[in-house]
Amino acid sequence: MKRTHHCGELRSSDAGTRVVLNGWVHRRRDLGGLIFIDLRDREGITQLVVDPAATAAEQVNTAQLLHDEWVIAARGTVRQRPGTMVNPQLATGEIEVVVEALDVLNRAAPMPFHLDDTTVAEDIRLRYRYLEIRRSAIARNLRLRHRVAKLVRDFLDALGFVEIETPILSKSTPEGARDYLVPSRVHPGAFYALPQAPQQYKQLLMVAGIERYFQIARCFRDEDLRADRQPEFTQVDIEMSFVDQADVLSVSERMLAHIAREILDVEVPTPFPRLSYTEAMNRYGSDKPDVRFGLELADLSGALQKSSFRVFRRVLDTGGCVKAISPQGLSTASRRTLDAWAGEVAGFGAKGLASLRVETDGSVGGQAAKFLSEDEKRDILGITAAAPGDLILIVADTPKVVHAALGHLRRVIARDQGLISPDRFAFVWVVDFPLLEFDDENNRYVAVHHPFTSPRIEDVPFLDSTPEKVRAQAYDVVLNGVEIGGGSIRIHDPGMQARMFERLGISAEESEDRFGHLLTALKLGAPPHGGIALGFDRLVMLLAGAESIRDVIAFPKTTRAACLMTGSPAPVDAHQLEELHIRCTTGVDADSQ
RNA sequence: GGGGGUGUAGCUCAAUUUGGUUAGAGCACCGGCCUGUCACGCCGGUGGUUGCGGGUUCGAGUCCCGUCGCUCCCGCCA
Repeated sequence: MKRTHHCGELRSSDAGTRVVLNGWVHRRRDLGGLIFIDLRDREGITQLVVDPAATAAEQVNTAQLLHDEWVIAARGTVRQRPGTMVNPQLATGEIEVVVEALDVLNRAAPMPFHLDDTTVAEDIRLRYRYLEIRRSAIARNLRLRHRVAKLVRDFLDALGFVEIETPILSKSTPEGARDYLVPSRVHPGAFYALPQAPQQYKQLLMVAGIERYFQIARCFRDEDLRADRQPEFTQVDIEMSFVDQADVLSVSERMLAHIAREILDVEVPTPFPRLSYTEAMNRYGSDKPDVRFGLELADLSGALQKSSFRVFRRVLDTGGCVKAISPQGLSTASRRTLDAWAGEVAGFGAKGLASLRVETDGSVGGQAAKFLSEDEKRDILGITAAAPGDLILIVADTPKVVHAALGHLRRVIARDQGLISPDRFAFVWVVDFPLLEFDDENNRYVAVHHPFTSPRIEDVPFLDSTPEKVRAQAYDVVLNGVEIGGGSIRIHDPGMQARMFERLGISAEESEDRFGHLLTALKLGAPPHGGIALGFDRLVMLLAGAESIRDVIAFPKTTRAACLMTGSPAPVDAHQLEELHIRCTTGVDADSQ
């Protein structure tokens, strides 16, 4: 029985048509004589009626055997339902199919969990991921993901971009995230690395004269997971020749606005707002600010420079800062709420959360008021622009801790107070990132973005004297407080690239060993170039309104980087290890060796 | 590596507060009844290593120690 229609498409205008439907038994209601079957396929649900008056006895017997999720084919005639029996909950609710023949294509054992129950423990759903996809929002997300991928391809194709695949078996580089390694059988003791990004390949494609490249590329990073981080994830990787930063930003934001328009029917104005890294940190305490709401940070350091409050004074005397956010109308927040917020900031290293209340008469009360002079209180009111009824929450610490703590707290309060309208999509560019930062642990400078990022030309003179002041031609695109992409204009001058490696403390020998192919290529006619990589999973997650990128990935891994469905990773035969010249020192294999 | 949440029947939960009879309910499953249901209904039944290991106790799902899974966050993620 070949299917003629999907389960979501029949309407009363189809009454009288003979149809064949295929699908899964969504639900069976056996009334003794009459049997109703909700038949489901990926497009919808249609009610079948097995009526002894219209259906052969043998087929009725078959219908009595059916259980949830059996796979069947049914032939019958579409019939308009009598008025009182129309089901307005169902797109096909005005009709039903009177069954004349029924084939069981496959039986199904009882389901291990209720497929419609969204509260089922995640490990059980992951073990039977195909069942979760069958009925949950995941299938809808995967189809959305497909549409976004197609929009990306069509958009970039129209602009002359060429989609090119780059190797998955790649080479380990010393900078960046921990690599996934693949042992080589034919080169004992040597390893491939899975790419953290196709970074070097795409630069080499620019040297190759491709000019406009893109790839929907799988990337691998062996770091600990989060709701928005998987060990393998997908980037929309883009690189262009003969461009400057403005060109890359323009192509990127036009593509993102196009996607928002097509997927969400939302018109996002371009160009997106630009914020410098410094401004983002100062105003939002984050390099990926959620700009859907205010609650910006106010700097109280100047006003409290001479404060007699020892907590603030000590921080300011040792190079720290004191900043505040002032949520409106929360002056009556309970002690319990304040404690909960103090707990939130404690996770970022803040030792406390001081609070002030602006009373209805404009006076300043609250837990920290007694430590402050009248002048200081007046200055704080001026800087924060807090009004009667507002609350002022203050953190004093190193800038890093203050920004992290208040940056987090403003998001928590905005979410709890409903300050975020769910249908807003606020894109923002963060630009002028520092090129380098000092790594205390290794006692050297490391690249904030990556070692191929070009400094701003006017800052190059400071590369040796004050490296942390050099700004990069690097940019991140942020959507609703989630970093969805980043890129840079690359170094195309071999001398500058060598100087960067030197600045990063990578010796000439090591840079030749690790990046020799790139340095050589830069000497052989490399055009100026730059690009961007968009986090495809995160983008689709936000478009889908999902809370984790697991919800937009067909077969995701757990926070321990395991696949509960297939059981990967798993031990392998001693024979396989031997071929690969590998011996395990710990773990499940070690004992047998 | 660190902190939080969580784990009782195939699934979702109750019993844990204050240790005390045979660990209950709904759904699923099995058997029976039912011709207009759409979460169909009604009657009956099966089903438990309370994640795992150890300890305290006359007695542990409940208290203690360890450990494992899932999850959220910090570190980490050029």
